[in-house]
Amino acid sequence: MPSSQADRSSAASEVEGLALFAELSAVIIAASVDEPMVLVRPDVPVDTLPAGPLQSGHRTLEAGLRAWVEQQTNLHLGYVEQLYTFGDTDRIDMPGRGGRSLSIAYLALVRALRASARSGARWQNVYTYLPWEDWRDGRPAVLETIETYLKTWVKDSGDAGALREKRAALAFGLGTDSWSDELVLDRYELLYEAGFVREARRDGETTPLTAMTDYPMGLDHRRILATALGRLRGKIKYRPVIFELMPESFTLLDLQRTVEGLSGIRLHKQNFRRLVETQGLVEETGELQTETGGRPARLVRFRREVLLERPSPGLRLSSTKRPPN
Amino acid sequence: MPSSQADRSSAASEVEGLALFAELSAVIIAASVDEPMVLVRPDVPVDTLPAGPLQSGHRTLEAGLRAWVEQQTNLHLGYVEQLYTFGDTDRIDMPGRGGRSLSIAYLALVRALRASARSGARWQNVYTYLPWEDWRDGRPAVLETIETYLKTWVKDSGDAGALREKRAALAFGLGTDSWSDELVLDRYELLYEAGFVREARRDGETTPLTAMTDYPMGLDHRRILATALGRLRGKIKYRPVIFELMPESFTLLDLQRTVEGLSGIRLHKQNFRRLVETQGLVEETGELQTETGGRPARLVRFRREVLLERPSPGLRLSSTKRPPN
DNA sequence: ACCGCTAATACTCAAATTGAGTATATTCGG
DNA sequence: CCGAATATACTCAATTTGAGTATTAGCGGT
Repeated sequence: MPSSQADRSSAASEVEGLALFAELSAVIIAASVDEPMVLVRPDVPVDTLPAGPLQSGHRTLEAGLRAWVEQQTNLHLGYVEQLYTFGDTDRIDMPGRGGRSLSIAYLALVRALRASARSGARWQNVYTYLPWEDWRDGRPAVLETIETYLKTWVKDSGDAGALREKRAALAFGLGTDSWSDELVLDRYELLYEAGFVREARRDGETTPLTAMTDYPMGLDHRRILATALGRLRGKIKYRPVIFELMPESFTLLDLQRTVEGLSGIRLHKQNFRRLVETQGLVEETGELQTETGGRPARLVRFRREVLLERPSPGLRLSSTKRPPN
Repeated sequence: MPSSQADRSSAASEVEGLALFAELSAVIIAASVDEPMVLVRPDVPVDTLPAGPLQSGHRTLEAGLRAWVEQQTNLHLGYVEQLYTFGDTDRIDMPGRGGRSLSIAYLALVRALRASARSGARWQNVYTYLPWEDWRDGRPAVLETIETYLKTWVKDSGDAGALREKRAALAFGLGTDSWSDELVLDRYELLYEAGFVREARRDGETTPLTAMTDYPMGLDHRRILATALGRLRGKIKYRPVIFELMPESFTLLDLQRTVEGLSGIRLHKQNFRRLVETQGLVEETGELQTETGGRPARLVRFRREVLLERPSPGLRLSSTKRPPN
């Protein structure tokens, strides 16, 4: 389609000299029964996500990502989905490097925690980096600090104050007793804007979080992680992606704990099972898991057929206030 | 964070010579009351989406996109969201051009249909390019052809046949009488794989669609459009994005028709209003619209405050079988 | 002034889904 | 054989849906 390229080519030539650099980065999530884990490469002074530059040999972006991850961590990825492409000059570009960087981020889900020694990648609890997101044992303590901090931020902002206040109230459920598990990115963005997270500071200035054993991440990586967690929390509600994290067979409680870990909230046990069963998401293996401490649990497996039956068989979560499970 | 860059830099240098070219492209949607429209540039022999290369002057990707669109179409964008980054070598790269192309696609929603003459962009009905997606007047006729075509494709595929059959059945609701409005991309991908759409053919080979006044789009643009439509159809169900397309004041039926246009299905009128009202999405302006043909309709406006009240006030659509609205 | 057309708006009702429990069944370790 | 601990089953009221029917208000004629 040559003629359609006419004006584009000329426009392109204006920037033909622009050195463009595209990085493929991966948020790789796995789940021990109780904690969601992310694979990181411990660099000094910060942790970074597995990543590598797009190369001409990569037929597709996803293939390129898989290749890098396999090379860096010796891990073969199953489920992969594109997350977002980051490209703000002030947050992505490395100082000293000419040209322009793009970061194409992917979310990957894997079953086991076979972290590989090659390059020393290791699994870290997701909530290490986003400690305010875990409400399974009640309101996280950091939120006290955050709330105080945000209040100052709202006060110090004159006219914009009213809007900031509402945004903060909505994202963090201030005032109300409600918490939206999916607003991960909104919360991160607020904390970034407010200068609460370390990467929002140009200088080495400390922030309240620094004092609280903050685990910083390189470049935009905490933002990418927040994007991934928010997306995943949303997706488990209408697609059976959670099973990408489960072993071949598991108990319904294992499943519930995994979902709770990712969502950061507790669920109503009886209703959770009802949901899983009526949706036909699992089938019995016939075996029992006896190390439960009580009555043995049936082992089940994911019914892959549902993928070809209904279009959106997810797990609409019904949360519970008290945890009397 | 210099040390964290160590191995990355070396990897990068392997491809420092790779000429990377990033294009920002926009699916700009507007809505006349009855039809969803997309802004295209009529190139010969195909239509293309507004697009331009990422330049060093662009502080953010979104800013770059806005700049290109303003320059090419004289249109100022309001709501903009990133859609997807395409980069498969065989679908994106332009023959004859060395190096590698990325296409970072955005979805934009605008209120009016002020197409601009600059560069001759014009509004086209979205269903011109995806005619099988519009079920408002019953099952679209093209689906007969598609069904026949897909059956042959399934037959000609040996072992993979069973899977293909199920995929097709799920995406197009074959066998059942159900239709999932959000599976736009799945359907497009199937038609692409099956060689039904023109752009799937390397040579000038015709396809059944060619014969049926197909309006082809350049490069990957029909795929991008499908991505956009699917995303939008999903999003109106849990975010009040539809109001980005509505004028300042409108009637509830206007709103319903607009939603129907985008979703491609008919809705139950009474329940639609109930939903809009109980969600508190609109407020009365006090005025009436008298050119209705019957009882005058109240004019309402979007209650922007909801954005700061509830986290996901969308329009869960309840479809209807017959259109006795 | 009133009729009938048309569409807006109001109200109804059964079915399905949800939220929150209580009740019963099975193991295990003494 | 008891009690602790869990799994699994069943219940029930409150909402939320899906699908209608009923009523209201202008308009264009006569």
